[in-house]
Amino acid sequence: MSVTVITTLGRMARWEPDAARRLQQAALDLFATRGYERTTAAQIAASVGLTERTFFRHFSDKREVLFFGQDVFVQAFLDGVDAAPPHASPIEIVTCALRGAAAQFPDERRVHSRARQSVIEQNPALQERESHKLASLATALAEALRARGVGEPAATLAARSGATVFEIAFTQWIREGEHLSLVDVTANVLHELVTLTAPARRTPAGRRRHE
Amino acid sequence: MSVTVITTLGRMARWEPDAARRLQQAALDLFATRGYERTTAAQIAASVGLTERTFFRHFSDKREVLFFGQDVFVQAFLDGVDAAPPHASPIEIVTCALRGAAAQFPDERRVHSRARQSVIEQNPALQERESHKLASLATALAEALRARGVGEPAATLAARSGATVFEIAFTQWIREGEHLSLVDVTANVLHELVTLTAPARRTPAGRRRHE
DNA sequence: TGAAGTGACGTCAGTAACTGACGTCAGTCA
DNA sequence: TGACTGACGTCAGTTACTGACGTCACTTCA
Repeated sequence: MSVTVITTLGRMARWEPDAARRLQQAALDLFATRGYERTTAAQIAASVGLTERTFFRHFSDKREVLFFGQDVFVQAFLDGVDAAPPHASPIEIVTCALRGAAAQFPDERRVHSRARQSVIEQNPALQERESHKLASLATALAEALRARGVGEPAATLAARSGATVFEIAFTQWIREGEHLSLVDVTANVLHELVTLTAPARRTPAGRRRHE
Repeated sequence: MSVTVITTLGRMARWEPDAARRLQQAALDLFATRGYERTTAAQIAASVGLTERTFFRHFSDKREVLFFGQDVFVQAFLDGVDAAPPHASPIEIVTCALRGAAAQFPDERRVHSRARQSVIEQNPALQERESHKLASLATALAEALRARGVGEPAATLAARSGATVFEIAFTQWIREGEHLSLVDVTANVLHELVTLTAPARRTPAGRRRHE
């Protein structure tokens, strides 16, 4: 079967373009309405006029359709590392990376991010994939730190801490009623981490702060 | 089909006992020799005289067979939290938790842990499961901290940091030639984390320490 | 201009990871 | 003794994938 499409320029194209993005959008919609497990890859594909086989040509996994395009976000992290000043300490480098990554999420993306996260939260298989993506991000970050001369285990430690801070900040940023930008939330959480691990002075850091 | 078994007491039993553990051992062996993807659940089951269906009665997943029994390890973490003194700070509580968990791995377990980890490292699907287990551990830890009055995001931050420290320490403990106990390695990595996030004094902490 | 790619898709057949329904039978307990 | 239970087997079915191969609009280059 072939589908002939008239593009905006009036020229003929054999296939409607942007298949991956269309599949992704359809998947998110279907997952949100019918649930992740109750929607098959074939259904997603059919809903945008494609076949199951084509779905799996674009995504290695059924789950992966929800994580399409994360590379640019990881790259923002890495670019942030490169943007850090030459003699910056590991935390300073991570601070730069976090700023770069957080900037990728302007407030307009909140609604979409919230919808996506809500789907993920409702399915263990998707949570698993997300955990792994976060771990991969930390691994990439650690390598970038090592490339800048940071030793082990400092590099891995700093990288994972950065990923953790981002995750917590993101969760908070998505919350209904949150008004701060992701960049600001991230900075706050990072500061919280520093005070948390700082040797105790007089206040028992982090205890009962929100009660 | 039924298999009659003569136990050590000489009495008849319908099934050979300890099916889950036998399946687990067989799975580890087969994964190590033939590879994870090239061994089916049916093969594992057949190798200990059971059927595929029974395999999936014991393990929700093919992957899960490698993570059987982790609950006692998570519990050791939680017990460590309970064992912490009443007014301990979040990091102090986490320190106790780490000690409790690390104590679960005496040096005799090194060889087995190494073999298991080697299988996991060779397969993305297993790595994914491991990432998720670590994340779940952190979630459980965070809840235990919250139950002790630690607020957010301090609880989540401390919990994830603890999980990260454990992971790094475990990786190092497993390495060929490592002679320290897991308890000691864990303490070292935790100390490294504290110095890493400490505001810089004169030495840029963590840089070029291992070169 | 036309012949030889190329890329994005469809079709078909197959494997393996699960799942539900149901049957079996030694051991247990009333 | 008889009802019940728990751990297993059997069978049939669904869905997530994978490999092989065919199709055809579009591109490239002689």
